[in-house]
Amino acid sequence: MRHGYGNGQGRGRQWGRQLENHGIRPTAARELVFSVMRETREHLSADDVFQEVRRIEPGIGLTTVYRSLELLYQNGLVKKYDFGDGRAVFELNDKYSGKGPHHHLICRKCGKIQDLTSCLSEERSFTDTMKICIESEYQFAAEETVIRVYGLCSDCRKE
Amino acid sequence: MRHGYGNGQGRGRQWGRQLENHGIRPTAARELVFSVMRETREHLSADDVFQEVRRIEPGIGLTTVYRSLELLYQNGLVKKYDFGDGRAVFELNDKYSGKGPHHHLICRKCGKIQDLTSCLSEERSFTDTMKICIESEYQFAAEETVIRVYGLCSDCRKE
DNA sequence: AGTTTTAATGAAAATGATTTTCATTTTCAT
DNA sequence: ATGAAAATGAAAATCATTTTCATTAAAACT
Repeated sequence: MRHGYGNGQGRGRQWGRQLENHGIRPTAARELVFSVMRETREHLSADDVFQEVRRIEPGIGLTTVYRSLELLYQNGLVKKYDFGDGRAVFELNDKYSGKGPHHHLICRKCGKIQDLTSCLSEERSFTDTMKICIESEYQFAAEETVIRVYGLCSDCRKE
Repeated sequence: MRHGYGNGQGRGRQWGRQLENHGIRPTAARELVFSVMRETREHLSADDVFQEVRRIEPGIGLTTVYRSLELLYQNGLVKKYDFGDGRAVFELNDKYSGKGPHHHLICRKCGKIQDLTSCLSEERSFTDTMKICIESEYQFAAEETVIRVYGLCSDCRKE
């Protein structure tokens, strides 16, 4: 007898049982959402994830994708961004993606989002300095610094 | 004979004719929206502005407030932010507010947004360094750097 | 001041992302 | 295998924002 959507142990994609270690009840839908997040380097919207998920398991609903992404977000497995276009986008948290900490370059013309992975040493020392400054000036406990650089990407500045 | 909503030249609040210099057709509604933006130090949502506007001139609609804010934004008079709570907030552009350039501290618990106006020299030199780095590494023409620090505000960390 | 032209406005409807509701199904400990 | 608790899907609800369109106001010309 088969239950649910299968467990990813067959011939196809392996997506089973990554979530148990994170205190999240591992259901087929959640594992699949997490699997999709692990297999992309892009920033995906909830609907992007849904489209990919339904390709693999058509029975899963958009609502569940929303709920799964929110759960992964609350548990620190994915990051959630709003780059100002009216929808959230998600990416795997740095510590699971192998990308390392990074920030973003956003083209104001075409909207493309690039990862900013160079220039990290400057960024690191800046963040540390700021943290101390912010603590003493505002009694604010800084946890995360988000840096976004808006401008023109290499393609758009040519035109 | 009176036209429109009045011109703010009477006994009450003076809000007339600040916009002509900015290439914006100065209508009563726009002047009033701009006036509200100039008189607050807060970050206001479109609805916040609408509530304040209607207190002064009840005839003005929310749609017009949205349109006016967008126009002010497109013309660089106000800034528009999305701090991730599903709505845009606006504040007067630095050069009209007397605040000077600044960034934001956002409390992850209560959602309060504070201006980060100290620690500016570090921030300035960091931004400049990054700009050069980003130019050479990504051929990306950096125009504006947005820095947000998430954490716990002084009130919330007590509890 | 009166007329014309063009742009702005308000109300209501439309949109679109996200959330909620609720009846059904799945998971997990027993 | 069984039952309690949690997760799911479909549809409806929400909520910020945008669009539509008939009306009104502003600016340019008499």
